[in-house]
Amino acid sequence: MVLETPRRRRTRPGEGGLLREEILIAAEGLLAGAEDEAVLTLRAVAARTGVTTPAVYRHFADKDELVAAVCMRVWEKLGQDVREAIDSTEDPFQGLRRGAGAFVRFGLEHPVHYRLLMMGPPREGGARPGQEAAKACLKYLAEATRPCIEAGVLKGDPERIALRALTSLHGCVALMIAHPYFPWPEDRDAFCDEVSRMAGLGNAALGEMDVAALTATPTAVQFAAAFGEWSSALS
Amino acid sequence: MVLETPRRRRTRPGEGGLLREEILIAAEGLLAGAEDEAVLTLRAVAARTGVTTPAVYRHFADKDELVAAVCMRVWEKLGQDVREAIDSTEDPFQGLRRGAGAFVRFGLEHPVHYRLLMMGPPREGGARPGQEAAKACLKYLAEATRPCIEAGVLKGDPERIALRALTSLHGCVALMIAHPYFPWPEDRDAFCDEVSRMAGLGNAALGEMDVAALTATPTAVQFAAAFGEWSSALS
DNA sequence: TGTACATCAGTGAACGCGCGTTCACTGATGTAC
DNA sequence: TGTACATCAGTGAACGCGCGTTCACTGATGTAC
Repeated sequence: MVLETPRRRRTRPGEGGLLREEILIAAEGLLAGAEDEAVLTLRAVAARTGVTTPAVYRHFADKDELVAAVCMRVWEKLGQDVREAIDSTEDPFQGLRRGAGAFVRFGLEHPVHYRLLMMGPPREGGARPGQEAAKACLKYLAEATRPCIEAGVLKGDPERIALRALTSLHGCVALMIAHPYFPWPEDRDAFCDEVSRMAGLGNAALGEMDVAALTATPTAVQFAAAFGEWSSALS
Repeated sequence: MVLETPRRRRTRPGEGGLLREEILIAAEGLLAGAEDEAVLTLRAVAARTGVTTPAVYRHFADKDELVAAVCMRVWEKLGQDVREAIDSTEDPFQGLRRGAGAFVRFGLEHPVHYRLLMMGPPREGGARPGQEAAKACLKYLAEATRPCIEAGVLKGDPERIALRALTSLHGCVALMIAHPYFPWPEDRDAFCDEVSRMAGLGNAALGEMDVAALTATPTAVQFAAAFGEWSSALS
């Protein structure tokens, strides 16, 4: 007869980070299979790791620290996806569009991770876990707008342009996640892409872009000409 | 010596809805003063109403039913704000812009109410509380796009246009609420308005609007001309 | 090479907490006589 | 008009639950002799 729950082989000095890693992987796996980030409890994480609950405290000061570490990892993956998508093409406009697509895709494919990152209640302390990683993700998008600005299609502060776009993408993901039974179009992916394009075109229009500059870049010819103010008379 | 906590005067027959109303008001007040919708517990609501916890069960079957009732009320207020803003002008474009502004303002002024409505975890049962009221709110926006379509500035399905716009507005509110320490611009209101205009202009651009139609309506002259496809070559 | 020992990662049991929910009750109210 | 009674909105005490967290412990490991 074998021991039902054999005592875990003690981690050796130098392997200190091993269980920590296992715990984080368990936490992510837990989120992946859930519908609500409330499943992320110390007990559940410990059980999934194959360890007793207090063992987690050997590697994380408290629950907040564990959640923060999970967020960091997820943010980094999200940022990486976005960056790779942007870098997958030479064309700056296609790059932006692909980056936007990667962002939305990540959110829709990992809804509970996305909830944890983006939709939780504001933290008392101030900064949210992974705030820096979030800013890095925004920065990727901002950098990607730069060549579009140089081409004369977008105008203004890159970070502000990126933030306006990110805002739309987030809205698309967040609303779909939180309200799955809303009257969404059948073709969700096409709809998400429309939102990306809407943000891009709208951003261009906001900047009163130089139409003449359109012919200067290859795909920009296909890019919309958009300029002017929407009801600027409104006080 | 007076009784410290005098027994509540019993509600008379016919006044059955009185305490129910008081409970809902207490719940809303609770949310208004909080930072996290987690404050909405039966105990807290009962205490704020000046009643013991089990008394709530006389008026709501369980907590879910109470939360659903609260959501309904909040949705109706939000919808009313949006509708009034839209109806406050004859100009269809200004109407859309004002409606969008009202939506964002409601969210930023009632962040915890907004969280409860829009950002909670998906309900197991399927439909979220107040789903119908939410759809009504979307319908107001869709109706408001109709004259803009007739003017030839927007093109396509009104509901789809409205949904794309709502998506952006929601993203703006949701991201600001959940990430208050993000690098937001100083002029938040101006930024939100930019997002609204971005959505409007982008929607117009998506529809490959008829530029000639612009002169047909008064403020549409100021409305951006926007058309074409953004990198349609991308597979 | 063999033995005694110190280390400390992980264990097992327990804590206090706030939560939603229940249940027998109480006593002010409206009604029947 | 006065009295007995039935109703049922609200009370008070308690329940079981899962949570984060604590603490004394245990026993496999690496090390010193």
